[in-house]
Amino acid sequence: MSSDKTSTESAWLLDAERDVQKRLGDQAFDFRSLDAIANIYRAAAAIRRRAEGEVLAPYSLSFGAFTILWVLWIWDDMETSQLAQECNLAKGTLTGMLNTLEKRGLVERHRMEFDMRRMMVSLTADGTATIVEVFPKFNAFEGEMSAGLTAGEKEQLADLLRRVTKNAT
Amino acid sequence: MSSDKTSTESAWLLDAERDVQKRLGDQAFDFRSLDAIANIYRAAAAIRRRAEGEVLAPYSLSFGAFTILWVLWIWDDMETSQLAQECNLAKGTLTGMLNTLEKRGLVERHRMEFDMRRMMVSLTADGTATIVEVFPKFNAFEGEMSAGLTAGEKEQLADLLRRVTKNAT
DNA sequence: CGAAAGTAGTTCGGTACCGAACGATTTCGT
DNA sequence: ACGAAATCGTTCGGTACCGAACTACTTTCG
Repeated sequence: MSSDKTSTESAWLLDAERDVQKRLGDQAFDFRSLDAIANIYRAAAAIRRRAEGEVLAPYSLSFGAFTILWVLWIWDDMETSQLAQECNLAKGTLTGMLNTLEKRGLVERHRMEFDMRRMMVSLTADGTATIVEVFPKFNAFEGEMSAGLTAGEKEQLADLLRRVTKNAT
Repeated sequence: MSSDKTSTESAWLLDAERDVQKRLGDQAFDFRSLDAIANIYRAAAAIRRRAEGEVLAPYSLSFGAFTILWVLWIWDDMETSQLAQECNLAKGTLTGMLNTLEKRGLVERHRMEFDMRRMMVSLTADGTATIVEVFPKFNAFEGEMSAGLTAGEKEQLADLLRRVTKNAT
């Protein structure tokens, strides 16, 4: 199926597979899964670094901070716990990041009257202006990162990743 | 092609797409790329958390530390700079992690005689024993994370991700 | 040969991120 | 109705991670 890689790539892969098998002796080992899962992390790290360095740095936004703004922009406002989940962050982490975003005047927090434990987070006007300006650049960047993939391949990639994420959650 | 998702998933996706487009007004926006790229990060974060919590925690290894041991195991020994690249780490980060691994007696560093700037890193006997014990569990975990994907889909996933990574590097 | 440029690794300052323990608030069980 | 259990956000201690400045060594070339 997808074995039409460049010769160097497939050679490297076979080498690696053979090397690993050598270390493992006769123990069974699932190379397909390793290759799939390991590459997720590789791609994520590379994308994150590039995004922070090229797209987000001019706005002094970390990848996580950008995600927070983005989610709030789409959903108008959101409770902290839900926001943490949506942004893939531990709630303790989110507290700190919201503090810095709040200090910078990009988001605001309001306790909910009918339940004083809960906190509603929303964008300020500045926050909205920021994400409106940054998002198109970020989206263009996402296009660059997936350049060379057809629309169908992008859908397939997203679909496969969603299934993996479901397994992992 | 891969539009055979569950009704809830595709509904959510369409919702999100419509919402985003609403914010953007008439500005162009590349939803396919966003969906593909965003899911990479989601999957990576979920996998990393699960791996650290379930597989690595008993051995007090972080995801990065595990990767270092793994790479050294496969390649016998390696220079610091090469190792950093292979593990997706900044070289400054690697220094710190090697310090802790060295303190724990899992790796050792040796300057190279013919070039005293360079440093060769390798596993100790303890380090080898550790990775030999941990890797099969980790590999099984990778199998769980990619459960439900056929061998062909795993290859396809790895292939698509490699192409993205190439764009990002 | 010897100064300048290059290269490998470390140090340093700062943020991100996690998980566990905590305090405040609401809900539930009887 | 009121103490116990659940829930929400914050705090806290610790690691991971980055990029930029720095140190030590090597190579280059005038």
